[in-house]
Amino acid sequence: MPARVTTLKELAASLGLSITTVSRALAGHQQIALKTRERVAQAARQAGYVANTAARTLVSGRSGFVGLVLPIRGPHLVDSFLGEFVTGLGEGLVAHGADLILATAAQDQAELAVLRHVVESGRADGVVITRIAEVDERLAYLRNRGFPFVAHGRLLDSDFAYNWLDTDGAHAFGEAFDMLYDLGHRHFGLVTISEPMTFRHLRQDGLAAAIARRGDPSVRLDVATASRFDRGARIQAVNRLLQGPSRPTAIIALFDELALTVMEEAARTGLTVPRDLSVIGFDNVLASAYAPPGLTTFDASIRQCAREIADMLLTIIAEKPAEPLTRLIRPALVSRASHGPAPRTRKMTPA
Amino acid sequence: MPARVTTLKELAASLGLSITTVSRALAGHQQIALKTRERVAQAARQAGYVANTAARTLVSGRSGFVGLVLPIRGPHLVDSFLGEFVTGLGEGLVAHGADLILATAAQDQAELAVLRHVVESGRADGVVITRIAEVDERLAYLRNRGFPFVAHGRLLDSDFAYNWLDTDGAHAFGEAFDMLYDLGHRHFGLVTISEPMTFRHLRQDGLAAAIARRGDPSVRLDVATASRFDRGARIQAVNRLLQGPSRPTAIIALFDELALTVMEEAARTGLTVPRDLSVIGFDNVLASAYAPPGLTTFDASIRQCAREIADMLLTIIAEKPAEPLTRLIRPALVSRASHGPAPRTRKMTPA
DNA sequence: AGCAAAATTTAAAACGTTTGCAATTTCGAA
DNA sequence: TTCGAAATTGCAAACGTTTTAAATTTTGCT
Repeated sequence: MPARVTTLKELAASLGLSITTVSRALAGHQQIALKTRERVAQAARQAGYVANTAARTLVSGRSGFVGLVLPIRGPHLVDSFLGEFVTGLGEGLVAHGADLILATAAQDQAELAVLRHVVESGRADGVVITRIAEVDERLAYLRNRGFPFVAHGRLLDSDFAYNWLDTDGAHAFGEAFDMLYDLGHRHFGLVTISEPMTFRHLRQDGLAAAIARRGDPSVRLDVATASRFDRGARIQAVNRLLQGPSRPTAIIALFDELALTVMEEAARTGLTVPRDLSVIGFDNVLASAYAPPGLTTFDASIRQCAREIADMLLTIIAEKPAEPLTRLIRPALVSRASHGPAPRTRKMTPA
Repeated sequence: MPARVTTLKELAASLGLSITTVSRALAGHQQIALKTRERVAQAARQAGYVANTAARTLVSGRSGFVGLVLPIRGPHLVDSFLGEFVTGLGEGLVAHGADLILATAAQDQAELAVLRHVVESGRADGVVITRIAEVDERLAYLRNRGFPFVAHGRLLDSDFAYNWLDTDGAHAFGEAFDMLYDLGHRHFGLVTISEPMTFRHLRQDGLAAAIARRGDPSVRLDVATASRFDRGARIQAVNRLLQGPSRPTAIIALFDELALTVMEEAARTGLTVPRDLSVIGFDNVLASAYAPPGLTTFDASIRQCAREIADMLLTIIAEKPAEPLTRLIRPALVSRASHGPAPRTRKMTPA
């Protein structure tokens, strides 16, 4: 078994070369004789030498890490978003030899403070931020700081440009409306959340725009709002829609979790999906395939998006492009069995 | 807006103190006058000073990171394991100010090589390894290297002790058998995988032990095996169990994904769960709650386990306990609607 | 053989922090 | 006052690497 070589100094000594030469040889500099480069590479491989990250980072100013702040959420992690996102980032990063660092923000701790810490400590060369809020201090901070970042999601309007990748929720919601309209639906319901996330507005606006495009005054839209994290309130909101004197024939939910609640409540109150009610979600979470009769939804392909975000960020770090990079991904309709033609006769909700 | 203070040197200069004093003051050393400590803390806070991680790591030998190697899996990430695991680790780490680094192993790249790189580069003070294989070179490497680690899962037998946390799959499978036996089932099916993971043996052995404990010769167990990653083969294996001349009245699946396949295939071939067939899974993935009629399974509470793993690892790093830490978590039965009394009359499979 | 240019190697500084040891200041008692 | 001890602060080395600038060796020509 080979002697444990931990440092460049030891490796250099064992080769009878200077630290400088070994360092350069390993980095593949042309100025080092080919024969020497090979000899060094061979010795390093055999000794299992790996350069110390801290030392390299300290002198080069590059850590080779990309940061992601992980907000601790409630006890029920109901989707695979994080897993897919992280996997996608990993895939994107590994191609360039970069790694991911995940800094956790404790529940009471502002996410901004953790982000700041990651940036100021030099742990990462760039960061990814997700779940963009209407007024997002992270964006302002990173922008002021001039620190490389890519946002997953967008601001509604901003007086500055930045790098982002977003799924085109507006387009998806327009598509959902058009499809349902063509199936004869005229009375729509929208289940949405009260949290100030921008994706909510983007999707709602896309729906409103699609409605406006039709110019059909008989189209009606009822909106029910609840907190994202309060399951009880969500169920209540859904039932406000379902139990009114006149009930929508089609409900579009801001995301699958809400759509699944709609389907559960519909079933509980004796409605059959899609005969009595069409439901469309967004995200294509795993459960949407299993929840009967199968939820029609949009696939945002989180993993693929994350991979592209990683690519974008590495490009930004390496090349500092003058123009910001932006990318709008059109989500794909996943047509399952939760939507269908509008019912002919308006049935009242069963008592 | 305060001048940007990036280094200790600048902060010290602005305070008229030496670097040493400021460093010690920030570290809270008693030998520095309280008044000075307060003055320094105030200035640091106001300037937003954060110590450079690379420099600190280099000199102290501690990075404050815990590593996890992320194997890239197939295109379909069907569960929320990674997300929950990472969230749990984050929760456990944040309490001690540690962060997580995720190193991705490209598909063709051996996970061991990536692990080695993480360890040898000094990026992490300890690592977590998951999905323990029957013969696991990672364990041997870390052990030889004397590097702090915690395994999520166990070897079947080993000639050395190490730190691990595992869910007691053997107990769960015994419990599942006992419950089904008491419901009158005598003919069992087991759907398992061909991959050499230890958890497979632990669970199967638990089942075998429970069967042996009953000492009832009328108990019969059919086993179907398929690759974890080949959906077609999995479906075939399930159907071998379902379509035989005499079919089990209860099927236990190694994990939920297989159990869901059983339920799908049962429904497809006209069997009603749980009237004709009881099905029990393991993991309690999200979809198991939605897949009709609701899968009875065991909840391994990945998130909680991960949090404990983080705690264990930080303890190991800080205190280097002489005895290895081990922890066996008993998974909780999640009783849904996929199991019931054994059918009275043996129905043949419908043609 | 001798010399300039090219090729190859090296010494030393720098990155920003922690820390052993020494220097300085403060303070109470003689 | 003055002295010694205690309290407080500072110098300088060290961590392991990259990189600038300079030194050394080799090569090609005459």
